[in-house]
Amino acid sequence: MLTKTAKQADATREKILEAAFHEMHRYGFQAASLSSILTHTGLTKGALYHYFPAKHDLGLAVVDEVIGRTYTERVFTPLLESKDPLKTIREILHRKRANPDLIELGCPLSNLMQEMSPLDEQFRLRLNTLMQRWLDSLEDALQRGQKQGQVRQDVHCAKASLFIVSALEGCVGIAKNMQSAETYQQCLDSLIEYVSSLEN
Amino acid sequence: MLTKTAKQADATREKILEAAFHEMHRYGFQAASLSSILTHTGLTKGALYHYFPAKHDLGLAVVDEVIGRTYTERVFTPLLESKDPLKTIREILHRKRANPDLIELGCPLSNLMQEMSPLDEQFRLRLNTLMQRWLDSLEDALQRGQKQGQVRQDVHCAKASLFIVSALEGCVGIAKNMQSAETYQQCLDSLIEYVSSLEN
DNA sequence: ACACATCCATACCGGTCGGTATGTAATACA
DNA sequence: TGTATTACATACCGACCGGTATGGATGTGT
Repeated sequence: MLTKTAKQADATREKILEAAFHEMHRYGFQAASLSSILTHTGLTKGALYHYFPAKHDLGLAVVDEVIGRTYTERVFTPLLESKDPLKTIREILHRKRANPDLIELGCPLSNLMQEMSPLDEQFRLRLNTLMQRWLDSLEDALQRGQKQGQVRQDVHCAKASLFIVSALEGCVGIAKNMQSAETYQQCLDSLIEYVSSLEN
Repeated sequence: MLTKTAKQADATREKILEAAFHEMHRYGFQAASLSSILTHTGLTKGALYHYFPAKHDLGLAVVDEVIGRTYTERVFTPLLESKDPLKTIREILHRKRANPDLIELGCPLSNLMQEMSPLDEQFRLRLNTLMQRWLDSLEDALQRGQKQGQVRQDVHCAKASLFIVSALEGCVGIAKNMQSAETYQQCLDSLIEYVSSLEN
């Protein structure tokens, strides 16, 4: 049974995860400081190592729980459940265009992929799972769009999905370096045009 | 006058830069260990701090000299001097396709951009300069292609350049995470198709 | 009420980090 | 040929890192 205390403990764990996410988002996993994370939570190492056996596990938990959950809510589920897939894809892109908050620190998923994939196979596999779910849900949406006649029949849905995600990650990365919302939006516009070129 | 000794000293500096580049390429700048760099060169801290006042300066020098020089040779100059710009763009992309060596560690420029841009303004500016030179040389090539009638007149060259570089960086990044040469090549094929769509 | 597990704080440890101070050959210069 | 400078090597430092051992407060199950 979930007592009030159990909820409290769960909240502590979430607080650590959230702070760790922000620290990792800004500094990356390797440079993320446990002390800094704990300072931001008001907790101490006793709490941290009660919930996570090592920094490595904390990092993986951030990937699975914080990042994974967000993507599931905002991307995977909308794509998979959409009745109008092409519209949903456009909506996601337009929402990104209107919310250029990723420009400062970049995409958390992409950042971790770039940093950790060559260094740690466990990280790479977890991140890759998320990436694969992203690609799959996009491909699924495009294929359903094809069956509905919205998407051109000659479109290679898996290949197109891969290109869309790649271009999107590239947009965010470049805009982050340039610190330019205009660049970000201009780049996204090109991507939106590409998506439109898939339309029937 | 450049004596034999001066050349020797210059070689030492280059050796440090080269080792630092490889260390940074794999681990990023923050996690790059000076001790590790020096071990690979056979030198000691005395040598390092004789040529570079701090790790930070070493990092900037790697950006300017190692990475910048490589891009100038392999990308900027070919693009700017090409008589057949569209062909040169395709050649660069096909060369990347045929040489999937970036899959393991990713693009050095992009990696550093993702890591350092939010953390250090000096890094960001230097990296941004390289990125801007890349975009400019691509735009210049596309514009010359337009004047020659190879590229469609309605193409917005700056915007297209931005999209090409973004998609390219995205391709490398995703392929690195997936550790898949096929993914890399499939993604590049989509980009090559996009470039072809700019053709008249 | 008593034993026990949960939850978290405190204090501490070895190791690695970037950086510095000093010494010393070799070379350039006069 | 004497002197100053260059080009490194060696030894060492404080700071911060991730991780551990211990203890106490608070609940939980009986």
